This record gives sequence, structure tokens and C-alpha cells, in this order.
Amino acid sequence: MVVEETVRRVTRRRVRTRANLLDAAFAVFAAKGFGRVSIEEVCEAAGYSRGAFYSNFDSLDELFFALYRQRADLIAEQVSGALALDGPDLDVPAAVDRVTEVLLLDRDWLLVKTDFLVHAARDPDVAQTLLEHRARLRQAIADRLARARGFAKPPAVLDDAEGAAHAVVAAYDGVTVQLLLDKDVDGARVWLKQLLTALLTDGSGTPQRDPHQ
Amino acid sequence: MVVEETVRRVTRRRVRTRANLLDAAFAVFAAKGFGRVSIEEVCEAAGYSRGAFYSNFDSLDELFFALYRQRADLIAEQVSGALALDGPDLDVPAAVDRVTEVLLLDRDWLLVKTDFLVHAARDPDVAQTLLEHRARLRQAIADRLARARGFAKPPAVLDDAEGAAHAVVAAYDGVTVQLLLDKDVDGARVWLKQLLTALLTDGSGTPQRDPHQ
DNA sequence: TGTATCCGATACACCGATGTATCGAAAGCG
DNA sequence: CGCTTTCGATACATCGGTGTATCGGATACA
Repeated sequence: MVVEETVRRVTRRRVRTRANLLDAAFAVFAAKGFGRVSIEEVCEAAGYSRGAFYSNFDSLDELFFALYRQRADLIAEQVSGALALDGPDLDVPAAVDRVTEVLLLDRDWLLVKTDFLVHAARDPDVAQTLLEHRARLRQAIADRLARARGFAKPPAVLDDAEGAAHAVVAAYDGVTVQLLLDKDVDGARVWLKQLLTALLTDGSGTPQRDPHQ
Repeated sequence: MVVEETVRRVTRRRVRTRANLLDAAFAVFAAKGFGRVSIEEVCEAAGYSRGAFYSNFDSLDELFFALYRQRADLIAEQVSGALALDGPDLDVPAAVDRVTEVLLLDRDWLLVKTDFLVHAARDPDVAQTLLEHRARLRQAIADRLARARGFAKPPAVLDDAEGAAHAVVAAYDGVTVQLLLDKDVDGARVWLKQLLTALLTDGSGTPQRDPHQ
């Protein structure tokens, strides 16, 4: 879409329809997968006709992209919030709990996110966006971690905050896959907490209080 | 496809075309993603017409499924091989190296595998297959690990071979995601090795056979 | 080598989805 | 309140992919 020369007379109904389309798209994508969804389906789910769609987006891809940005930014915000919660001294297990809760909130988002990953894996531009988003997340984690080092040394190669944050993201992605398959959200959260704890604290030592199982 | 009553007069050309279709499908799926591939494209890539396709498969889904099984079994075999290589006493770092090499052999397979994951995430039956395959892999790792415990205690929650194997798979999945995005196969291998080493051996100690610390 | 069977190419009918062009209605602005 | 601009519904032309039916050449087996 080329930049408009005449300024759009603003709008208001438009933003609502756009938002509705995005919400409907989220539901439909989560249910059927991006690859199996048609423009018509999205419109129907949102209660509009295709005219509304083409008035707001150029293609399904564009909508998908917009949807991803919207939700991803939201999540990033929540994670930052969860990390910032306690004071200058970080309570690792508590932070792990909070972040885990946010990251594995609902499976639908993971479904859409994975579809997007598949998309990004084949389109360098999209990949760039996703990588930047991940980098922001990692940075936030690394920063928080750096401020809190001292009461638990992490294992071997992960001794700098950068590496540790990287490992956190990897663990998140790994657990995501498992969750997508077995649908056990609670199990995934427990498992992610354990993994993060193992990664972020000295191996043998119990981090703070012992989480059994 | 229902079981045939009349025994097929066996075949030979048939197996070849089937194999060709599968190979072509692998290439096309890897390049464009399952969701964006048509039956015709696969046929064209394989040098057949759609008649050949419908003679061998009922749908793209069925072909995709068959393709996954074929390749996944192959990988599983290779991993088993890599694990079985050295004697009764396991050299952890060496095994990690070998397994890493096999698991991150080519990005195309990871692309297809991820497409399949997306598929499985929405179809319980497919998910079941994938879960079983993963379980077999985990089991192989756990068995090998169990035989080798003693000269290096793994961290905290991963103290049973089951848990450790689970963590290995999670790490693999996590690194896969990163690789899909940045396309740096070598980097991914290095990173996976580090992660596995951190997970499977005591944090600070050199992994090899160093019982102190 | 003959022949019964199988395999895969070709042709056809058939959607379903796409994108565009047009128009009535809604909403902002005076 | 009237006028102008924008939004979104409807209708239409089109295209690509699907699945089926048919047929000739290939292949196994005697």
C-alpha cells in the first residue's frame, strides 16, 4: 500500500472493524492454522463481508503480520511487567514463577506464534521482525538477571547474563513444543519452572525453597 | 484407504514413483511450507502428473504424514546409532557431539518437522504419532544416560534419567527454533552442545570424567 | 513372448477462493 | 441539519486447484 497523499478524514468505525477482524483472525488462526484459513472465513467469523477486509488489509499475510505484532507486543509488555515487579534485588524463583505464568498463558497464542515462526522461517523479512522481538525479550531478561547475580551462580557456559537469557528463551521454546503436543498447560508450566531453575541456579543447590516434583 | 480384498499384483515401478513423490514433496515442502503447496506442485517437481499422485495417495495430508514417518524413522535410527557408538561407559561430551551433529544435520528437515508440528498441534491423532516418536527418542536417550551415571551428577530436578532426557529434547526443540530464524546451522550446533553440556553435567565442572566439584 | 493386470497421463467438470468495481449507507465536519 | 468523504456490502469475472473417469502404454508372470 503506497503512502496516501490526501490525508484520510480520520475514522472511528474503521478502527473498530479492524480490531474485530484481528480478533476474529486470532480465533480462526488458532483453531485451524494459518495455512488452512481463507479470507472469507475470517470475515465470516468477524461478522463482515470481504469488502471490509480488502478495505483494511491487502492480503491475509498482511493481516497475519499485523496480528502477530499486536499480540507479541502485548506479551512483551506483560513479561517486562513480571520482571520489574520486585525490587532491585531479584528473587529468582518468584520471578521465574511470574514469567512462566505469563509466557504459558494460553495455548492459542502459542499456536499462532508457531504458525508465524513457520512463516518467518521462509521469509527473511518476517524472520527479521521475529528475531528483533526475541532480542528485545532476551535483553529484558538479561538486564534483570545481570542486576541480580550473586546469590546463585549459574552453570558453566551460561555465566554471562546474555547466555543465560538465551538459554531461558530456548527453554521456553522447547517447552512450548511439548505443550503444543500434549495440551497440558499446567504440566508445561511446572516443567518450564524446573528447567529455568536448573538453568539459572547452581545445579545441586536448591535455589530458594525446594519445589518438589 | 480401506484394506484391499484382492491382493495387489505387487509392483515395482510403483515403489519408485512413490519414493520419487516423497522426495519431491520433501523438497517442495521445505521450500514453500506445507500450507502453501499444492498437489500439482509436488507432481511437477517429481516429474509426474496428478494421476500418479492420486494413484499413490488420497490427499496431500496423507503424503505429508507418510513423508514425516519416513524421515523421522531415519533420524531416530541415526540417533540410536550415535548413542550406541562407544562402549558401556559413556563419554558424555563425545556423545553430545555426535548426537548434536545428527539432530541438526539439515535445516530443511527442521522446516518440514515444524510444519508437521503445527499440523499435529491441531489433530489429536497426528499429535499422538508425534508424541510416540518423541517418546521413543527420549527413551533411547534416557537408557543411554542411565547406563552412564556416576561420574557427573546433573543439576537439581533432572536427577533421573527420564528428566534429563526430557530436558535434552526440550533443548533440542529450543535451539531448533533459533536455527529456523537465523539459519546459522553451525552456531546452532555449538549452542546446542553448550546447552546439553550445561544440562547434563554439573554446572561448573568440566564434563568429561571429573568427579570433583 | 503373450496376456492379464496395473500404473500413470490426459481430459473434463466443478467448486471455492480471490480481487475488483460499483453503490448505498454511515459518520465526520461545517 | 446538510454535505462530503469514507466504509463496507454486493455482484461479477476469473483463476487455480481438486477429484474423477477414461484410456494407452508399461510391467509382471506364465
